[in-house]
Amino acid sequence: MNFAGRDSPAKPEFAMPERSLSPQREFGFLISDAARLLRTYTDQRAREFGSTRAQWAVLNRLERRQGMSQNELACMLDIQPITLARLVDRLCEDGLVERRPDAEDRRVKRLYLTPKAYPVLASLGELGTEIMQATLAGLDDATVRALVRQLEVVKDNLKELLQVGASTTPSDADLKTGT
Amino acid sequence: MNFAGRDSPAKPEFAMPERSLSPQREFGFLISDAARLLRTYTDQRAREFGSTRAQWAVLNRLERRQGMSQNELACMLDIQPITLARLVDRLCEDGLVERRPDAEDRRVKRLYLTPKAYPVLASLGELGTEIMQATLAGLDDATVRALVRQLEVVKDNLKELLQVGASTTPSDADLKTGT
DNA sequence: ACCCTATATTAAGCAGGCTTATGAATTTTG
DNA sequence: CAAAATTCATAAGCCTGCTTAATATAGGGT
Repeated sequence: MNFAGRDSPAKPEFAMPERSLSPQREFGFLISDAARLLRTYTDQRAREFGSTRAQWAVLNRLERRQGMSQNELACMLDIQPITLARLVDRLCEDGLVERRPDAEDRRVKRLYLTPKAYPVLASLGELGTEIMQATLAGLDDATVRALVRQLEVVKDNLKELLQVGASTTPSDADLKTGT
Repeated sequence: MNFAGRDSPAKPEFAMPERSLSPQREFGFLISDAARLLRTYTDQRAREFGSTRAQWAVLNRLERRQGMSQNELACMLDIQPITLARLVDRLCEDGLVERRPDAEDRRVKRLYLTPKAYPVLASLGELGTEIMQATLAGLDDATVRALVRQLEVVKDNLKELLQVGASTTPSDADLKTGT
């Protein structure tokens, strides 16, 4: 275990010990890989509609409820406001989304779909169904539902971890930037 | 589909109709979200070791087998060679990895860990165990193992889809390197 | 030998995630 | 009411993925 500091064996080409990770560690690498591949594939396919997976998620949310502030929507998508702002920049340029000022608070901008967005959403919806069917080939419905429940647990755990880390900012938070 | 142009009520804060997606579609969004949160959290935590999740994955592979070409390693990690090249750039700058020329083919560069890499790997290993335990809190061992099996199916499906789509790259270089 | 194709690496440039910081506006507090 | 704190949006800059294309080398066919 504590091979730290040892010099490298350098060339065990003959064999691959492949010390297997714990299932927990394995899950970490797997979920990252699977999500990245899904993103790449979805982006490839969505390009013919001039969209991407991330933009699609934004449109998807707006389809269900328009008029949210950028902050609200970012919260809902679990991304940072600045990340959403740049996505919305592009969606506005493409004429799919509109920023409107709030009547009561001049800081906030509320988001609305333009008519142009609806056909795009329809196309992306079909594409999504097709992609996910191919992605989940070999897993029956009950399995997928169980998967969804378990991933929700994972996501909630992670949101918790990130929130705790953000608020407490333990002692050595600024040992890099000096400030 | 022609509800375009209708104005939104703008503030139905009381309720969220939330027309539910199919479990398949839901899985798509969930796995992306969970993986992104995991990456963000891992990057946050790994920063104190001056590393990131992606760099860590590279070191991890090299720990098991040094002397691979960049191409081989990229294949193994399921990323594009250029993506790996830039990761390796930074790892070399940090003095954790070394590029050595191949004796027989002057195009290829083979990758080796430096002694400095081993303590970092040890620290990251502990961190990984801690993070994944927190991430998977509430899911028992059998469930995690099942998850791993199912995610492997998903990953294989996606690799297939991406390979088929890449018409110009039929390179089925089968490195039988194990994992 | 020579050309032609294939392969390994890298460059250029975009997307989307983050952190950190800033300007404007609102809200809270003294 | 004025000053301070908070909040919304966004700018700047980094990392990691991708695509597309450039470069250098290897190798085969004639």
